[in-house]
Amino acid sequence: MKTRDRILFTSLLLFNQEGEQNITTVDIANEMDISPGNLYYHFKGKESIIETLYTDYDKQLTLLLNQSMENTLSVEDHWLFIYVLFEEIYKFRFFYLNVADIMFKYPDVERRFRRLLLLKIKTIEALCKSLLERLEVEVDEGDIRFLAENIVQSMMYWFAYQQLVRPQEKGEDLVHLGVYHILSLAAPYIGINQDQYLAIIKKLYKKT
Amino acid sequence: MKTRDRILFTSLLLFNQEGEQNITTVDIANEMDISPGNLYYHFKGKESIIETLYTDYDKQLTLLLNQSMENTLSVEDHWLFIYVLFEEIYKFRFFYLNVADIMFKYPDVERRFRRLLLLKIKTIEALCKSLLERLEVEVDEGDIRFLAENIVQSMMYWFAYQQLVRPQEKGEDLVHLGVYHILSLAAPYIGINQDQYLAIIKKLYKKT
DNA sequence: GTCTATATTAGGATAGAC
DNA sequence: GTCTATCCTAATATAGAC
Repeated sequence: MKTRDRILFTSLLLFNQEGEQNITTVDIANEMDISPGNLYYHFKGKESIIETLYTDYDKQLTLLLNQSMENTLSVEDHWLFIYVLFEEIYKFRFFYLNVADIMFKYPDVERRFRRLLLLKIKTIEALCKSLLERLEVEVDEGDIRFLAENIVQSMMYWFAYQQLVRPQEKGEDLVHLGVYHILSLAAPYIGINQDQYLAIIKKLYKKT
Repeated sequence: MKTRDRILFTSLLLFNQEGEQNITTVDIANEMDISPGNLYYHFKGKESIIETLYTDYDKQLTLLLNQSMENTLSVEDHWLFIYVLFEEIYKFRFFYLNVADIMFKYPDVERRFRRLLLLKIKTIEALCKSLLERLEVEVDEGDIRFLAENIVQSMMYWFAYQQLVRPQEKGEDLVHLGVYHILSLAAPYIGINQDQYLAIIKKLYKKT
């Protein structure tokens, strides 16, 4: 692994663990056993590292969102899509642990993050619609829009909130819990008795 | 107004406007047209200001939460309570715009914030239960717990999220939108439609 | 590419005069 | 209580040797 890539890898790791504002360029260099000077040979500075990481994230997520729009999904695939989306967010969770601060410090990231957020809302809205159609449930347009934005908002702050109320819980489990949470949000619209796996998910939610 | 109180007032104003991490002790002093040295005469430092502000917030919110537990509320008062709760959070919104960072930097605030969060969940759960009883709707215990935690989570990040998707929107309106959002979360359980909760909102406007 | 050494700056904080 | 002047520290960043 080239030094440049190791810097990105280590930065992401530390940012996710400790929060972006608590990690300095020196911390990153120390963790990798290289000199700060070396780090500055590869990147102009911390801002440049953050922007490179964001570009990776944006690219991956945009691809994922657009894919889901193009294909017709089975009922199960809707669930899978949410799962993959959560995992992607988890990988880059440091952006979500202090959104306001990151947006303030890196205006270029802010611009692109906003754009991605609108795409997310649009995609989730389409997803909800297609799911309800498949299940042959009639729901008002306004309710769908509300549900979609509610899902996006919940996803956005999921890890920040869980870190506060369940600090001991490990990442994998938080992703699972997150998916259950989203399905529970949709449950009252779908009608709980209609689908058996929703009942299973609900049981799992109570269990945890 | 005494200097000490002006410091608290100005700090809260600036923190809410710009975010806690973007405001220095010198910024606060400049805004008030006093010297930084003077500020340090009244407070040991920034941490001490934050903790005093948090104490105010904690006291007011705890009082509010406990009041609602003691009294039997009318259906309308349930919504009024949510409204007042939102307003209180709005007043001290800077704690919520970068929760993770504040908790990291001020461990004493973290401890108390966690305690308050649990009390909030407990109270909202009781509130949901009492509302559903009054409306004579039968809902599963697990669903109530889910709804309550969902409401608390939505409230918690409401202003952070709105700042991102609707940056131009003004405070007053965001509070109203927030209450509307919570009503919508409860709607599928309560079994009311949009027209009905719009009517509730209208009544609330008049009352406040 | 990588190191060591050092410069720069900003934020937090104190001492002592008034 | 308030001011001016100053210090300390941590984080960012650069220069120049190897």
